[in-house]
Parts: sequence; structure tokens; C-alpha cells
Amino acid sequence: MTEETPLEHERRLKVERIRAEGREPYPWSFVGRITTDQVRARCAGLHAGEEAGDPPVRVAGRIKATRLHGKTAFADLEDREGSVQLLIRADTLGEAEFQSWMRDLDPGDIVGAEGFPAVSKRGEPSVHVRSLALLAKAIAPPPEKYHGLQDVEERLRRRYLDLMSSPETRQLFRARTMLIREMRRYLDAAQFLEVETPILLPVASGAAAEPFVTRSRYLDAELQLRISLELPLKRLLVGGLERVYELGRTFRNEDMDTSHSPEFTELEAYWAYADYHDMRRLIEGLYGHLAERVLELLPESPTAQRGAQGFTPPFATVDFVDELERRSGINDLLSKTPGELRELVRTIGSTVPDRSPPGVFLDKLFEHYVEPHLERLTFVVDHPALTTPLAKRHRSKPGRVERFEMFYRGTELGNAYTELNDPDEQERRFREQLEGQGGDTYAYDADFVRALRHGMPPATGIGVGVDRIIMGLVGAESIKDVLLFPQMRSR
RNA sequence: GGGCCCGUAGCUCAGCCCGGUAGAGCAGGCGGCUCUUAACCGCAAGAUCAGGGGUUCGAAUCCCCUCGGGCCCGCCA
Repeated sequence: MTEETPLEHERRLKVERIRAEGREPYPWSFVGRITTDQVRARCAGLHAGEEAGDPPVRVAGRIKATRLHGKTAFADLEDREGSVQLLIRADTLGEAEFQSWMRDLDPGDIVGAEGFPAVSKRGEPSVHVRSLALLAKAIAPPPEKYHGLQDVEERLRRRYLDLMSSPETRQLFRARTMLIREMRRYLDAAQFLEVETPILLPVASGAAAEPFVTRSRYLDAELQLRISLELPLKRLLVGGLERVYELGRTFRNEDMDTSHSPEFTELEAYWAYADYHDMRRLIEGLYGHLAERVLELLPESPTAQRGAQGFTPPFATVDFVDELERRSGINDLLSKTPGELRELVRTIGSTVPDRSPPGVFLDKLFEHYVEPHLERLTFVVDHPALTTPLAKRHRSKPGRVERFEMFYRGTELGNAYTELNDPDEQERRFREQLEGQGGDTYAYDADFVRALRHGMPPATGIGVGVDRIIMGLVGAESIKDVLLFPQMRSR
């Protein structure tokens, strides 16, 4: 129990007073309300000082500010659609009730009001209140009415305060939801089936990452939280579902920074009888679509304008090996031995466990020489086979796989390939991963190999970091800015 | 893990450099005002200065440690 501040004490006294007057400070409902934008619409035809007649309107929301002016008072009431002014007069409400309300009403209180649409003498759309109802008394005060909540830490830890004081924050999270809904609609329209696969697994696989570990009492066994959606979804292709996607939370037990959250939302889609060229067309269509939507959702945000531009096709394309060789000045990368690659990684000051799978060295070099330069949205294509154990070998470039990764402003947004469906090849690649012992590897999934033996149609698949897509579209600088309740150290 | 920056009243900030015992605005209290909109005017109140230790006659201020946050780097896809 936290200690009561003097301010909270005053407000508790008000609650007691309200109860003593026989009123309920936390009633059950307020029926028949319309939203503040509808009230404003009702005020549209009125001149300053004019008031509409019957029927009265009912509005409900949070009190943002009060301006007491003797026997007239004004209060700004905010709901999900905006705000409207309440015009409260002693002669309309009754002297005693007016005095009682003026004594007990505070910013932050949730109230319902009934009255007539009116425009004040100064031209402000208002509700001329004939009765007021307290719907929830606020004991603790809202953030400062003009500056809002500025402290970054408080905004993240106590998102409710950020939301109640910042229309921009509310708009941003509304936009996030609408954009994710748009992703679903786009894939649904393309005949993809949304599915749900397990979050708790005996062994998390499908990516190289440290999993969170938990325990099942019933099974008396350790379980891991998924680190990717890939392998269950491909099993569904084996089962004949042909076009599937999942949009859900994925977990990686690693550090947090401006582009990594330990739990993040991932979208993965798998498409039978199509290859990575088809997937690229699909994803470009989706991005173009999202770019249009974000402009409608956040028309006043300059960062969203920039985001929309960034996500509008056409996009740049670079070949993984060509670009790495060009940027680094290193030739014949694919003919280097693992030892030589390790030395090259050392020269750039990156410390990777010596016995990592050799693909890790190539990734490191790419991260160092190329990624920081990928400002505009860029497709990086045809990676070395060593880096990618779940993709199919390239049909014409030896030593490569059919893969593309997307980068925007220096961070990876997503990753797609023509899927490997040869069960024996898959088994071999898993084993190669196991030979590298330092660092993370793709966990061997024997049942997945067994599934492939039953025949998976040729297919393409993609995984994208949804939070990062949202960041890019709205122009957020940190992943925490697009997560309602980001992970924080407890204090 | 390393570097830099930040933490003062419920909220927004000043004071820190150059040590002298904390100052304002909002919100809240009391009083005034029948058209205000960051309403206004007057009065009074509100602070273990993130926590701990040190230096000093004296620490919000200087030094060290710890906690929390931000940014950069490293690590990690």
C-alpha cells in the first residue's frame, strides 16, 4: 500500500462527502450517451450564444480541466472521439447542486452529463448541462494538463497516464491496431488461412536464439517459449493447408534495445506452389497498402509521412555477396575457409565464438559492412547457403540460397525464402548447425524432418517483425514506443 | 559488459559549474468572480532533492557505491 499524498487525502474526503449526500461515487452505468464528436456536429448550425432545444444529449468522459467563474463554470470533457466543453450554470443546475459540484469535481474525474447542445458566447461548442452524474471519482490526479507526462520512464511504466494525457499516444496505438488488422485483411484476401500454433514447446526451434524456459507441472518437463513460428507452419503445408499465416507473440531471451524486445509480434506466412519471387510481389503489395493506410490513420504526423514514403514501392535490391564484397573490398568470399572468415571477422573487432557455424561469420561481416548503410527500404537477396539452414539452394547461383531479407533504416524487418523441402537435405543442414558449438544454433527438430519425409509441396515463406514494421510506418525511434507495456526492470 | 547523460512536490520545471540549509507553474485547500478555454485575482499549504556512504563547520550542489531510465557501443538475429 502506497502512502496517501495530501492531495489524495483531500479527494478521499470528497468521496466521503459525496456518499454522505447519498450519491454513489462509483455507479454502474450511464446509458444513452453519444460521443463528443456527435455533440460537436449538433452544435455546427448554431451561432455564438445560441442553444439547441430538445432532445437533450448525454455525454460521458474524463474531465480534463475546469474553469470556475463564479456562478458559471466550464469543464472540458474528453472521450475516445475528442472533447467538448460543458457549460455549467448555477441557475440551470440549482444553486445547492452547483456549489456541491464545484466543491467536489476535479480534473481526472469520469462524469456523465445531460444537457442541450449550445455554442458559448466565445464560440466554443458546448453542452449546456442540466444534470451531472459522477461515474468514477479520481483519487489520484492526472498528469499536468498542459505539458502532460514528459518523463519517458513514467510514460512506459504507466502507459495509462501517457494515454490519458496524450492524444498522440492514443492515436499511435490505434494506428498500430488498425495496421495489424490491415495485414490480416490483406492475407485473408489472398486466401491465406490464419492459424494458431503452440507457444510452449519441448524445444524452441526455427531460428538461432536463446529461448525462455519454463516448466509444466503436469508433464513434469521443461518447456521453452517459441522463438519463431516457422516449423509448425511448414508442417501445416505438409498437411495440405497450402496457404497459412500466424500473427502472434514470439519470445527471445536476449537483450533489449531500441529494435529488440524480449517479446515481440511476428508475422509468418507460408505459401505452397509459390517461390520467393512470388513472395516478394506479395509483400511489396502489402507494404504499399500499409503505406497508404498509415497516411489516412496519422495524417498529421510528419514521421508517418516519412514512413509512408519509405514503404511505398519500388524498393532497392542488392545481392548479399556482391554488396558485401563491394562494401568490404574482400573478393571471392564464398571460397574462403571457415578459418579465413573467422580472421576477417576478427579484423572488424567483432567477437564471435570461434566454433560458431561458419555462416555466422558471413552474417557478422554483412552486419558490419552493409547493414548500417541500408537506410531506404532494401531487399537483400540470395544469401550464402551457410547462413541459412532452412532455405532451398538457389536454382542458378552455386553456394547460395533463394532468400531475401528486408532492411529499413539499418535494421532488419523481415526474411523470406524458397523453402527447403528435401527431407534428407534438411537433416544434413540441421546436423551442420550442431557441429558449430559456440553460440546459438538452430535446434534439431526430428519430427519436422519426419514431416518433410511425407512430402511438403514447393513453397515460399516469410517472417516479419511486426513491431518494426509499425515503427517504420509511424516513424518511431524505439520499439518501446510501439509496445503498450514494454518490458521494464522492476524497481 | 563498457562509455556518456538523466532522476528535485502528484505532474511540468528552476536551483547544481561557483557548497551557506529548496523556488515557481499546474493540480489540490480557503476566499472572490454568471461566457471561460494553459481562464483570472488574493491567501495559506505541499519536498526522506532516487537510495546509501564519504569530504566539509555546512552538501540538492563536490567524490564513491547502489537502484531505475535514456542514448551510443559490444553481445544477441
